[in-house]
Amino acid sequence: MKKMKQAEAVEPKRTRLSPDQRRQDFIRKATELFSEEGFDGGTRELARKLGVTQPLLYRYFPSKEELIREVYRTVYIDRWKDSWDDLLADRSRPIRVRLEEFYRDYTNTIFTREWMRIYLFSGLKGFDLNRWYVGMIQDRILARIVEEYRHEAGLPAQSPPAPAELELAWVLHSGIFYYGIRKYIYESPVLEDKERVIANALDVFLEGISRVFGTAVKVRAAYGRPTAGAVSR
Amino acid sequence: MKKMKQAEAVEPKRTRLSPDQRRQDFIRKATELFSEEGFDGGTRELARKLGVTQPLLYRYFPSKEELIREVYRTVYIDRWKDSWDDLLADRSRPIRVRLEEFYRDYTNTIFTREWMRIYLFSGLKGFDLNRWYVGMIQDRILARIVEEYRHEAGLPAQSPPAPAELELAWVLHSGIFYYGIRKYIYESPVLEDKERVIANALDVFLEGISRVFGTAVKVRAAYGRPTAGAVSR
DNA sequence: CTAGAATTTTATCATATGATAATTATAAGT
DNA sequence: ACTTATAATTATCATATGATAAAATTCTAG
Repeated sequence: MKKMKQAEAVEPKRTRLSPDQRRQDFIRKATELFSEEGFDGGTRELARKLGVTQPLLYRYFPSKEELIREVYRTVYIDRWKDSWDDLLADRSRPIRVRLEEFYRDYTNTIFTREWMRIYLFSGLKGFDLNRWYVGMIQDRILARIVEEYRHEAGLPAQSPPAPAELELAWVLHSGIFYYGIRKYIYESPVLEDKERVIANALDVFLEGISRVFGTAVKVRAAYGRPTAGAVSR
Repeated sequence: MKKMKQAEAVEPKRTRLSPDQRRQDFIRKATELFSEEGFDGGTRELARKLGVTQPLLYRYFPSKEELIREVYRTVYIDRWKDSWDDLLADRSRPIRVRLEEFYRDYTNTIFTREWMRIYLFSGLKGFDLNRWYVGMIQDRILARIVEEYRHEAGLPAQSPPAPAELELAWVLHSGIFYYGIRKYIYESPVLEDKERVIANALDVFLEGISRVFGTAVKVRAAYGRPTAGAVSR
């Protein structure tokens, strides 16, 4: 008796999916895997998570490297909202309100274990992606914040903003960002009321720069070049 | 003729070192290697850097895991300065001066590619070390900053500081810390004048909280527990 | 219902990894 | 100079990895 003819739902051994579907499944599960294990997560474990065999991966991606690239794309680029531009530039509302709404939405978007971990993993790998992302933040978020602040405070427009001003905006942004790292990477206890943390940070920042801007903040040095061999290894 | 008897300094094939010396060499080179490659850096490459063979490692460390622990110890614990306690608590000097000096020294200590990268690698590995370190920062640096600020501002002493106050100090601290990440991890261009960046951040922070402290900052929620399974995997 | 294209599997390779046992060479003590 | 303890080596194992080729199964068009 080789086979017990139990009245089981005869699930086919192979689940055959459309190339598009399968490809997306790979990317989705790879995102899960890589966010936990890093990019050294094995292709076999990935296949196991999908319920398929390992060589199948190579029908959809020429190499693991390519799969990683795709994971990047979906995690970063696809989650970036162009609407943030307009939100921050909407001068019909006070900047305080705009900033609060932006950071609420922004942190809701990126404060996940997946996003945070993959971001750091990729940063450590030295891929260009992080430099690109940092550039995006600086050009499309921080520069705009500085600009909008200057406008609301009645200061002369200055474009592009002075490096020292951008660095100040970085302090605010990083302060909020690192809250996510403490919570989702280190899993340290944090004050759970995120909105409150953001609100306080904004209060201090806006109150603070109103005293410092245009006076203490001088352009003391130009932006430097990348510190070492800039491109990935 | 098997050997050319050139008048070479006959360097012995094996360099025999004292156990202590060799052990320290392993740790030092491992720090270099792991900071670049992550903890998946191979034991063979490590041996190559030392000019010895790979199995030798296992005379000094029972496992690679143990070696990693030692690397942690030297990088973090050994670089922590107890003098920071006194520096921050020295009420004969204004807090602005103390903070500037502290952050100058602190960033000089940790703003290196090695320190920063190993810190993030270990954070992603989920080791307790980062939670421990974050606790150190909070208890011995940030709590003290809040305390000292309250004292200088003539506010009533409050011990321990309210969570929301600590979170505000975290924003400042993280803002400065992330400058290092941008520079040494992402290798993005930054405003090279670090002292200026710190000075501006402190100005904004101190000006800002003078408006916000004791009024807007209320204790709205208690510190939460770690978000997920807290211990390393 | 059958043929054929396409998806998925099985089998396998080459290489790299952490770790152990047995052997060899070095430096110190007498 | 000879012995001896031990630092360092060679040889090797078991396992895991990314990747490829060929065989097998599934779905669909006609």
